[in-house]
Amino acid sequence: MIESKRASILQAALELFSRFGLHGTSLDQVATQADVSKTNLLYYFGNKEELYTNVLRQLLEVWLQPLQAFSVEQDPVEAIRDYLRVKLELSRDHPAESRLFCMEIMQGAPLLLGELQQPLHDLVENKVAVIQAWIDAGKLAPIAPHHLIFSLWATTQHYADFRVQVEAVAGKTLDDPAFFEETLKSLQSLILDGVRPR
Amino acid sequence: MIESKRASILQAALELFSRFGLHGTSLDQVATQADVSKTNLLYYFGNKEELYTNVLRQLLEVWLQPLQAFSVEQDPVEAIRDYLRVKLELSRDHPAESRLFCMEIMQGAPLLLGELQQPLHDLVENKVAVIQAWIDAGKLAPIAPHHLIFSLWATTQHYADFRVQVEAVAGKTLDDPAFFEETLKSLQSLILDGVRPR
DNA sequence: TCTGATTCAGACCAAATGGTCCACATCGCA
DNA sequence: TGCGATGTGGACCATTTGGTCTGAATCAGA
Repeated sequence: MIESKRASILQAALELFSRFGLHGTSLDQVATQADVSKTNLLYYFGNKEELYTNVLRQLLEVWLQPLQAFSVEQDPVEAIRDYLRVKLELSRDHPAESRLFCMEIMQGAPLLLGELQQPLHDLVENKVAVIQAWIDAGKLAPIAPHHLIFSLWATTQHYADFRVQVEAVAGKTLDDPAFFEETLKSLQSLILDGVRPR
Repeated sequence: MIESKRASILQAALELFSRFGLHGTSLDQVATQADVSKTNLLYYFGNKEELYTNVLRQLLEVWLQPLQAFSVEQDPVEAIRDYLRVKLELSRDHPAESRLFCMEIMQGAPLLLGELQQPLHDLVENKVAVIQAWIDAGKLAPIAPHHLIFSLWATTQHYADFRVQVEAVAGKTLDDPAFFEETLKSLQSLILDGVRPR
């Protein structure tokens, strides 16, 4: 019961923060959406910033998970294919997380940078090494590993963060199963083979 | 004189809005940064929202320009190469615009969608046709044009919007000329030829 | 120089909002 | 049953902040 209350507050906060930002969301709104009183909210989370950082921390767990999967033993083509699918599923199923993460990073990650920088750097360095090993083994075209990772992130998260633009332009969102598959195939084909005709 | 004052207010507003969002920025801050009094600011822009929309409108002009360049007569490989360079230069030279645009879209573009939707849709449809013509002519691998456009946007803007993450991971930003060139080459190679070895 | 419009600043106001206080309920347990 | 710890909410407070009001400087033209 108490855990579900904390959880519902966090969920409400995630939704609202990701849409209107930290300063664009009032505790009253969060409390209302979570169906608790503001006082009660402040009982669980001492102040607004604490609520916000809790939302962020919970988000991070989900967020950096998929990249862990990369390992040298895998076939890189398969690994990239899978990674794109998983990230695109995240964009479809957890758009609020994606938006809030984007917002936080864009604002300089004032509350996140401290605890994000080191583990993120380490994780990425690790995966950069994996990608480099694939390249050295001739299993992947020579490309700067960092930029491949950035491109994987950017292209998939775009469909969550720029959802309204995607919808305005393409008329569809990832919630449409056909559009999801079309998007996935397109990204896989683009990242793996590019657009230059062979 | 008066125009320069308006301009300096808009510039200050752009910087602050893009970092802290609409609600995270006070008129006092904008006035201070622009070196005018708050009253004076409100003399030029009737209220906060009007200031914000003016910033957005000014931004849009810069933002959708590059895509105009695409035309059937061009060689697609060159067109894509050039487009990536221009967009990456925008990310380097106008990161505030990039961030604010991103923020506005993420929040559902409440103030922009109305006047953005139609022209954006038309522009993109136009360019989708160009890309499709390239494909039909065998000058480009078959790919869903929308997704190519999204990928071009996403990958280049990533370096502006996720600048602190890029810096945390790669240790450099686009301001470093060598890193800029490395990034550009990587994106060009990725989009054009993919990562699967030939 | 006079005059009216434009440009600017300081004081002020009202609403929103983060956060506190206190009083009351509820529940596990001696 | 009694009692402290855990929850819960209504009233309230202090600060921030968007915006107004009043009045003064400045400037252009007669």
